Amino acid sequence: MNTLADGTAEHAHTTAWIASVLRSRIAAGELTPGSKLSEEPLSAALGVSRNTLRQAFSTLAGESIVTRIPNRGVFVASPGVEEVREIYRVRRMIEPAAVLWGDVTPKVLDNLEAIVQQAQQARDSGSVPDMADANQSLHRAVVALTGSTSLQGLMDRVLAEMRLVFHSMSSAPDFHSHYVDRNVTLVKQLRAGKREEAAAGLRAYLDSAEAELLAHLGDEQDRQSELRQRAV
Amino acid sequence: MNTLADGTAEHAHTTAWIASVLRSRIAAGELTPGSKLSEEPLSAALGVSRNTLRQAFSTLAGESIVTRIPNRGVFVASPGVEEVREIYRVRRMIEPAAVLWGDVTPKVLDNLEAIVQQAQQARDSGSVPDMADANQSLHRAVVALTGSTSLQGLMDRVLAEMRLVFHSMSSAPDFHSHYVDRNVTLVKQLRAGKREEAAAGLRAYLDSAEAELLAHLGDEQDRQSELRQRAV
DNA sequence: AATCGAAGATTGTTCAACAATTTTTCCAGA
DNA sequence: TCTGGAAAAATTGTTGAACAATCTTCGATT
Repeated sequence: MNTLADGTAEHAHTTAWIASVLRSRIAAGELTPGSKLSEEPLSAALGVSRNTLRQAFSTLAGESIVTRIPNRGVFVASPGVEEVREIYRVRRMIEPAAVLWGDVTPKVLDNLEAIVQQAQQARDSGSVPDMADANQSLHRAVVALTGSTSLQGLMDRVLAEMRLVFHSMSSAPDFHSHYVDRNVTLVKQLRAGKREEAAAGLRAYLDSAEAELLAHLGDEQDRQSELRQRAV
Repeated sequence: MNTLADGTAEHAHTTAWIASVLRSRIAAGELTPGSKLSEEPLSAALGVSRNTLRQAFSTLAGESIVTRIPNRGVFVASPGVEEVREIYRVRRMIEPAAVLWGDVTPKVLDNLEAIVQQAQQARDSGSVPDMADANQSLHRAVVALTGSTSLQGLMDRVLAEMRLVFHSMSSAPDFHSHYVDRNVTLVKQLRAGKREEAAAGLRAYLDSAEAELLAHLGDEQDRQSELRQRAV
């Protein structure tokens, strides 16, 4: 995927294209949370004008992938405790709602089962990234039950922010392996038509996932402040 | 509200300022759905450069207040049948979810009761706009139960789009009066802690509101195509 | 009257410049 | 040596002009 130094590919909505380039670089962890995106160097590196880069920034800021501080520049968003809480506030509403009131068709159920199978395979082969991907796919698919593009978009934003959270953690322990089984039961419950149970279980899942993530984030911050201390 | 021909008020985040000006003009119905926002005249009228107006457009497009057609310009969004369906898909998920799982405090209940009282007053005095406002306030407050700024933001966008729908209708009959009582019972159920009932009732309310709105929208389109026919 | 093609207008993008603000540098004074 | 703070440098916010690409309009031709 050669993204820079191309120069060509003119006039195909440059601004959206630049936005997508930055988006994937951030998602890939190439641009780490908190790092500054200076206009002049970046525009030069990407081969676009400062002006269009700026417009791409607006797009990404709207997706809260990037935070803009007036007169100080834009930075890759680095979600903290409050952001994680907000993420789970959203998920704890829309995911169970999708389970309770979404349009559960046999086709969708097959899809969900395929995803949990992928997750199981990933766990068996010990690939944490694949497991994370499968997990995100599952929850994305759950929200898709709503049939709403807006809710899907909100969920996508939230999941992108989740990836940022993981990127900002130096040590990324295995959050996902012990949730695979829960996902399996979730799909089983859906298949059985037990929506209330599924929704309740999903809420419990989200609660514990949030708690675990927040705990680890606290440790992380402690470690960082420790380092800071040591640096003095 | 003198918005243009001011010239001063320099350097206070012009782009955001312009975006908010356009946003309120559209919300007020000054700029009607479907009307084109040409860059050169508008930038001249607002006293800003075409470039910053353009950036403001990006913001508003992100809020789907405005739709951007490549190489053809930006237009005030004019939501149709599909958009209304999407609006209610969203509302039918997040409002009942907020009722079921939101944080219902006595303070919030008082607030909700104050709002339904306003709605009743508006109905008694026959003020349809006030009733519409109170109705929107109520549903906004319901979503606030989630405590999530993202969901609140999504709801705000949705309600803004609702206003556009109403603005795009030549005849705006009284949608709201026969929903006031339903809102009253909703708050009563919340006060009584009967969340499941409240959520179910709310979903029924949203279903019928959507149906009614879609029916009227269909009539509207029929009328318009009739006019178009007559013009030929 | 319908079709095709050439002006004309509008949007998308870039460049260069300047004002406003932040950050850095550096020096005087304690 | 350390601190305070003013000057200098760097960066962001905004503007205006310019040009390519695309859409629109209008007229010429058949």
